Amino acid sequence: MPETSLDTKIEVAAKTGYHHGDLRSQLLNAVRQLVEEKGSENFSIAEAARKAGVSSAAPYRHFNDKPEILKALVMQAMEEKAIEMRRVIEPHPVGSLARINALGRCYIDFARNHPGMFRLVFGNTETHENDDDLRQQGERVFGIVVEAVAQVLKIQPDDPEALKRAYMLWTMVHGHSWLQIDGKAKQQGIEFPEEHLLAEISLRILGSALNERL
Amino acid sequence: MPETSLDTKIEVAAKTGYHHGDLRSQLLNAVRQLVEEKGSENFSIAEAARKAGVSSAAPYRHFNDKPEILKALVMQAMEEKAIEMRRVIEPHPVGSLARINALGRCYIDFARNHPGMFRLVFGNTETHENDDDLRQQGERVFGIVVEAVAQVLKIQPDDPEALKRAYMLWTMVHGHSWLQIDGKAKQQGIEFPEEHLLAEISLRILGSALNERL
DNA sequence: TACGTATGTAAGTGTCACTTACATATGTTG
DNA sequence: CAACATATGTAAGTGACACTTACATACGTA
Repeated sequence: MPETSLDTKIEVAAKTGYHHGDLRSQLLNAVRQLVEEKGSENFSIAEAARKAGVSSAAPYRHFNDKPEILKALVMQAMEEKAIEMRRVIEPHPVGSLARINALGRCYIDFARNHPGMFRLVFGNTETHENDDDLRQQGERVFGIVVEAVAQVLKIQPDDPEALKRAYMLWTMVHGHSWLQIDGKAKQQGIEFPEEHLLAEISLRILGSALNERL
Repeated sequence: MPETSLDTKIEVAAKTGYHHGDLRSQLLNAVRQLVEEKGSENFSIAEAARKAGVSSAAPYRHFNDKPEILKALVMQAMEEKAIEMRRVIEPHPVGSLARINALGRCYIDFARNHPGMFRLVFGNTETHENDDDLRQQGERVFGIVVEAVAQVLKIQPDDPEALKRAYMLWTMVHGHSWLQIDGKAKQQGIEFPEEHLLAEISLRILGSALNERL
C-alpha cells in the first residue's frame, strides 16, 4: 500500500548555516509533529522553531501569526487527503457501494491515525471559518464523495439528491470519527466491527434510495 | 417552553467584602460566559477571575488547574442536558419515533445555541478522556437514547441491537452538529430542512429494523 | 476568646505570541 | 565586480497567562 506524506515519518531538518534554506516547509513539519504529539492546542510556535533550530522570531518571517501557520497545515493535509481519497476508490468499480465504503474507511482512518490533525481541521474552525481557500479545498474533497454517490444512484452529480445523500453519509462518518478519537464510543461499551457499521450505513442511506422506497 | 440554566442569561456576581462568598460557582459562570464569547480555547482563568472581581490567584483555592475548571463545567452542562433530554421526550408517546426525533433536535440545538460549550464537551477531550465521572455522566445521557430506541424496537434496553441502533443515530446527529457549528455544511451549499433530515434518518435507522428487513 | 482552617492577596517564575531594531546572506543591476 | 535592495535570520524586549509561594483576613468552633 503506497503511503501519502501524511503517513510517512516526518523529520524536521535543522538549519546548517545562518540561513536555514527551507524553514517554511520544515516549520510546517515541526508543527505537524507537535500537533500529533501534544494535541492541536498544546503546542507552541516557539517549540517548533526550536525543533527547526532557529530563533523564536524566525517563524514570523514566513507566517503572520499562529492561525496562519495552522491554516497552511490544514490546507496541506486536505490536499493530501483528496489525493488519497481518489486513490482508494480507484480499485473499486464505478457506481459500486464498495467505493463509498472505501471513502468512509479512508476518512475514519485519517481521524484515528492522525487525531491531532483531525481536530485541527475540524475542531479549531473558529479561526478559519470564513476562509475562502479552505472552503474551496473542502469542496474539492466533498466533491469526490458527491460524485461517487451520484454514480451509485445513477444520477447527475449536480442533482440535489446526490448532495443530500452524500451529506447524510458525511454526518455519520464524521460523527463516528469524532466519537472514536474522543473515546466516547469505547466509554459506552460500543465496539462492533467498523466494516459492518460502514456497510450497513451506506446500504441504509443509498440502498433504499436505489429501490426508490422514499 | 421552560428553560434550563444552559439557556438562561448568565450573570457573574462580583465580590462584595474581602471574601467572595460564592466564588466557585461564580467562576464557573464566568468561564462559561467566556467560553461562549471567545471560544473554548481563547479564554483565560485570569479573565474569569477579573470578571468575578477577585485576584488571578483566587481561582486556585477552588480548582487545582485549568483542566479541572473545564471538567467541572462539562459535568454541569451534561447534567443539565440530561434533564432537558428527559423533558423533551415526555410529551411524545413511549415507543414513538417522535421521541427519537425530539432527542436529536435537542442535541443539535445544544450544539447550535452553545457551540463553545459543545466544543468543550466533545472537542477538548484530550484532557479528560479517561475521567470516570465524565464517563458515568456520559452513560446516563446516552442511556436515555438507548432506552428510547429500545422502546421503538420493542426490545430490552440491554439488547446489543438497541446499543447499536442508538450509536448509529448518535454518530449521525453528532456529525451533523459538528458540521453545522463548523459551518462546513453551509460552505458546501447544503441546506435542507433539518426536520426532514432527522425524520428520514431515524426512519432509515430504526424503521427498516422494525420491518426486520436486515 | 483563641485557634485552626478556608479563602483571599501580592509578588513572583517561566513560557508564550508577537514586535522592533539590527545583522547577515542573496540576487540583481549598473 | 561593486553597490544596493530584499529576503531571512537574531537578540532583546512587551504584555498576558498558568501556576506558585508567602502572607493576610475572615469564619467556625471548642
